[in-house]
Amino acid sequence: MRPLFHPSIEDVSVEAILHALSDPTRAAIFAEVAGQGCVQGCSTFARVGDRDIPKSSLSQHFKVLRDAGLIHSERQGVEMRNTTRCGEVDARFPGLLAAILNAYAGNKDCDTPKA
Amino acid sequence: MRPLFHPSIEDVSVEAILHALSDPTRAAIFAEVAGQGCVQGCSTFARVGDRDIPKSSLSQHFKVLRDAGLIHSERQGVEMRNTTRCGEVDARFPGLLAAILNAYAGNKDCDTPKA
DNA sequence: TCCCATAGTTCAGGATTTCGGAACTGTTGA
DNA sequence: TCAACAGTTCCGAAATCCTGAACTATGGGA
Repeated sequence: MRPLFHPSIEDVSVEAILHALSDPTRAAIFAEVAGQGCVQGCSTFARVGDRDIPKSSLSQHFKVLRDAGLIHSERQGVEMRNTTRCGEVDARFPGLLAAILNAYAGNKDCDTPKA
Repeated sequence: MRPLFHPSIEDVSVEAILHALSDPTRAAIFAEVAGQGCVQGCSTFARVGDRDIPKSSLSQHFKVLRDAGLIHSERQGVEMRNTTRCGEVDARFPGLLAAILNAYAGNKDCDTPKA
């Protein structure tokens, strides 16, 4: 198991972010992480929306979000702690995440530390 | 050649928009249409950025943008007139397009009629 | 009216990406 | 040391993307 990769914020691209969030499942996961501020693990998401997602797919979805620079994952004992990188991303692309989350949900907001 | 399909604004989804704009080529095309207010035809875009795009691909890209509800295409004699649907989309998903175009370009703006 | 040139669409195939079950790694607790 | 659980990786099947070739639509001569 190779160590989890997190891109530096300068390497984060708009297209990767849009691609990551263009999948409703991933958008739901991200919205959940953004809403909670922090979400534990893949098994939390065995069911997203009305579908059961196998954990291999879930793992891939988390990887896409991670590679896009949207979340940070770190091992917390036996499970994974996921936090958003909204602060960094918002500094680089102001208003982008808020607009997307808002468009998806109508009212969910990104927990930008400075907002 | 079946008539061009344009979804009604209520059927436009966030994921389709994000997917359409998650491709840099399509984003460039859309930014161009949004910037000009109106763009003529596929051959205008034989070259996007640093790549030559075959016109079949271009046609597909325009179709994706059209199906996502981002542009309106209508035949103008022998060629195609493309206009953005920024106004409608912005009314439905406030700030979304502006944030995305801004993130891509840093300064390009969407020509929302009411803005 | 017929033919050609141009703009764009559709089709078909190969290349690429995504999905998900099975096997694996890593950690905790007994 | 072993069992249980969280999550990752592998790999084959399914879906999607790319693009050259063939096709359709329109306009302008002759």
